[in-house]
Amino acid sequence: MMDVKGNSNSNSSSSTTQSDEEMVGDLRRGPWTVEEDFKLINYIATHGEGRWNSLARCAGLKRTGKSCRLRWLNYLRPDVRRGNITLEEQLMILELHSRWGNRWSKIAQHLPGRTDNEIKNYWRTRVQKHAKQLKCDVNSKQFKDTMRYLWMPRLIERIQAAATTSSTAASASPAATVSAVSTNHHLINNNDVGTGNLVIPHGVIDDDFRVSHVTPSYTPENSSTAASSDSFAAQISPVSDLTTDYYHMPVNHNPNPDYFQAGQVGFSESMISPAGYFNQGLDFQAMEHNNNQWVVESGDASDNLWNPEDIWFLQQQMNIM
DNA sequence: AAATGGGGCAACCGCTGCATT
DNA sequence: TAATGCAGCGGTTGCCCCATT
Repeated sequence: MMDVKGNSNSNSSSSTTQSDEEMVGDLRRGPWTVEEDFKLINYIATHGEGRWNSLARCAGLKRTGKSCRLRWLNYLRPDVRRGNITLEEQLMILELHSRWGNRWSKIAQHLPGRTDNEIKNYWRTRVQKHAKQLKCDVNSKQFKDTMRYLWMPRLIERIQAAATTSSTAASASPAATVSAVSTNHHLINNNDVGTGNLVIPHGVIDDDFRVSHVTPSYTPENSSTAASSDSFAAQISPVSDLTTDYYHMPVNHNPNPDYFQAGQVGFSESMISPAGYFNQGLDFQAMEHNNNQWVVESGDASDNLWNPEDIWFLQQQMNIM
């Protein structure tokens, strides 16, 4: 069994040194051995999961029920999806986290095969890292706005680019794909994840994953209004056909008042102007000094959230203040 | 080549809510 | 109704690997 980092069963290395693993009373703790994994898998294959405490006893595992449950759900379960978080999944996580906060299990329910632990780790290691680089709190409004107006459109563009290059045979634009899926009323299903289809729009989705809110389009009228978050949003991502499509979707049809709180009112009422935004939140001098770091430290390609275009834009915002 | 620091991931801990008795 | 046990969730920790010095 290989983990994400390519280790041969991340914990099995300890299986040869079982004698020095930690024992608390009659219970074992720490990394699972291959034998333990087999015991758990075999037992669940025969008897099913659930009733974890008795399962642990009956399976002959010197583990707590909680430990067995965790091992099964996060690692051994056959439908656990391993490997890098895809762009679509990143977008999904950002979107859902903006709605629900640290409700990892709830978010995980909409990412088939991904565990809450994995999503939580992703958030802590990737997203929080970028917040740290921006010198702002991950829960701050500035960072949330940055995610919504810069990071997510960027992800959409990259998904679009990937889809365009990989699906020329289908001759369907990503926007068309999204549109088709959206009208299907269920944007997310197992088949969509990881297929390259864009399954999440730049908007807020309701519990049935309908498109329930989109950012209004950028117009000359609102462009002159410094306090317009919409104009900011549109400027951020000026080259995105996909986002343009979303922005032109007319109105919010979601009857759920909570939705408006989170996705619309919150931004339009409290969004500060781009100038104020940058004044208050982001240390762009620090960013400028670390331009190379932004790219280099971001790791693999799927983690490069900021490119020179973005940074150029952000610096322009600084200049017009 | 060795030391060191950071990143990433798996696992544990503590708390909460629910079901059962 | 209170007590108890269990499942699940989110936060945190510890360890391993890798890149850098």
